Amino acid sequence: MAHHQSLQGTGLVALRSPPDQHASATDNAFLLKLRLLCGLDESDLAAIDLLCGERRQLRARVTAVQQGRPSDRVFVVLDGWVCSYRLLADGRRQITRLLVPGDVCNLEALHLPQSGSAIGTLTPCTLAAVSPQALRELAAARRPIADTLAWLAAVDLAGLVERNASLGRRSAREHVAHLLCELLVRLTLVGRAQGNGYAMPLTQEEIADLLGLTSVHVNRVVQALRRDGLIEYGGKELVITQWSALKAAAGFRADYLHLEGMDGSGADFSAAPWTFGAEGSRPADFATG
Amino acid sequence: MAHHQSLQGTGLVALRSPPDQHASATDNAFLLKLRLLCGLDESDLAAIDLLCGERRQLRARVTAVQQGRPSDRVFVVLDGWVCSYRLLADGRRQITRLLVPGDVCNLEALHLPQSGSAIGTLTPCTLAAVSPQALRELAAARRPIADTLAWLAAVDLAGLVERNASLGRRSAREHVAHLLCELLVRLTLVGRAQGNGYAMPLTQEEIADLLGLTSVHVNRVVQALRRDGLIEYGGKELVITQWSALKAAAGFRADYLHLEGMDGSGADFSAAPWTFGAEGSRPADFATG
DNA sequence: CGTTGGGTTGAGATTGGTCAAAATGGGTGG
DNA sequence: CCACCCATTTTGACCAATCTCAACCCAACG
Repeated sequence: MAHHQSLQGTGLVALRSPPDQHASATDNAFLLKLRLLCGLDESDLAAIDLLCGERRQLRARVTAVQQGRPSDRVFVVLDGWVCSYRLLADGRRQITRLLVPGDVCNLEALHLPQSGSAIGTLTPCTLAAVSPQALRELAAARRPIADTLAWLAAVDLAGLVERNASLGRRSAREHVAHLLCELLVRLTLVGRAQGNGYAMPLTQEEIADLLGLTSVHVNRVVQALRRDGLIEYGGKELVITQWSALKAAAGFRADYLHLEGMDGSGADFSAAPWTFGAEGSRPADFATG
Repeated sequence: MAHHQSLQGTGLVALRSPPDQHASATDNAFLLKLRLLCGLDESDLAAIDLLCGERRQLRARVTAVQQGRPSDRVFVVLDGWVCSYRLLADGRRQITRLLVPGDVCNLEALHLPQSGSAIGTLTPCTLAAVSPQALRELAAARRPIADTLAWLAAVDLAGLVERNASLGRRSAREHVAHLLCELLVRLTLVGRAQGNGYAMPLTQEEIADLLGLTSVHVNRVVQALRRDGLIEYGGKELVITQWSALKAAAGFRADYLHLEGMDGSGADFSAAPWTFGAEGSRPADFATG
């Protein structure tokens, strides 16, 4: 695993772009996601867009927020991949969330004086740095926005719960497959996937730190998935060649991602690959024995 | 691990107790915790107390909420131990949170139509069943309460993050030790510990499902901790005989529990065992290489 | 008492980790 | 275009942590 010697955030460039382009979905993956999943009206979206004016352009592999630091900004990923992670005293690293465009990195900064985890970039990326103060005030003023933030937090939590289950109870193969499934769904939502494939910029070491494994073992598992014809993966490009088989290998169900949205209306995924196949194979979760 | 065949909640008894005793700290561990950690005034506490009127008395090992069910109640633990867990299709179980008196089981029910995890009792216990609707309205009416709920959710999330790190990157021994440390701190907060010991009602199988291990392995690890003189543990009673050694074995730091409270004032733990010892041994988290 | 749910123990199998080297592959400076 | 460099991936041999299966024990309880 990465015995991480936190790179300093020397690659930081702050700039302020005039938020003239009001709430355009294409330029801000976060707004895109909110539009798809939350029932916010245009004025709410515009108000949020306004708060996203402060942008930070970061190089790959720099830390944006250090573990234990007072968190004075809420970061939203507009482009690139980011992660939040926890470091143990001896350098062992656990990546706790993988954040792709449209995701909020540290919503908890809104209510906690300091973050227990660090935030680091995985690729070059641009983040919106939102003032917690301003966001709290906006939420206090507009109920739909408060609800949206609470919903985002709840979905974040659901993801954490799912990863807990994976870390505790899924085999390495299941876990890797699960990650790949999840990413396809999430990236598709924000238009970062093409069909059954997507750009996969993570190194195997990063995957290992995310899944609680070793990069060597990740490598072997990936090769097995390749050999079994479930995926094609090389040169930072991933294609899921057998979606339903991969899904089965992972025990993947998209429920915990809450794509149905806040109001249950949700985005239209009628043509999405993960809606295909034997969804009737409901897990025997609720067996009454 | 427990290949769990969800027990049906046949042991359910609903009763309504008149909330005449206004906001008394001793009768409601939840209020006690709020009083210690959040800056709520008496009227806010009383309002919350009012919502906790609906009580449920449950036997040990029954499921209070089933996985995937619409969550129409927020449950607060007033007495006994509870857990939320996720079941995989083949019955593997991961306990995702351990809930002791004062804890909220499923705050996310406030904002998510259905819970991805189940809730089950570990001991006989009494829960308050709060109407999400009513709680949302109360929060909308009183800002301090909204802040408190958001804070509780954030702390819950921080705990999940810490468990993620443990599941992914701590050894079985570290993880077990970490659990025992955490429990001492949390139980002390709500007056359920005596000195360095507490009643520990979990079976080793439950501990295993919580830590992502096997009951057999938990057994061996516990024995090793016993042999090394770090703990005394038998007959459902646990005493931590060497707090600082156990803490060291776990790599435990109480930060993520956020005992300093919402406003940073916090409960008074000046005499608490976990504040002793070389806290100067700050982990080299932020090494700059 | 007999049953039952935990706790303990042992032997052996597996998964995943460690260490170290070799292969690959995309940059970069010349 | 080439030589080289670095990060990353891949491989192999071996090891360690943890799991599996199967007893066995024991205290609680009906």
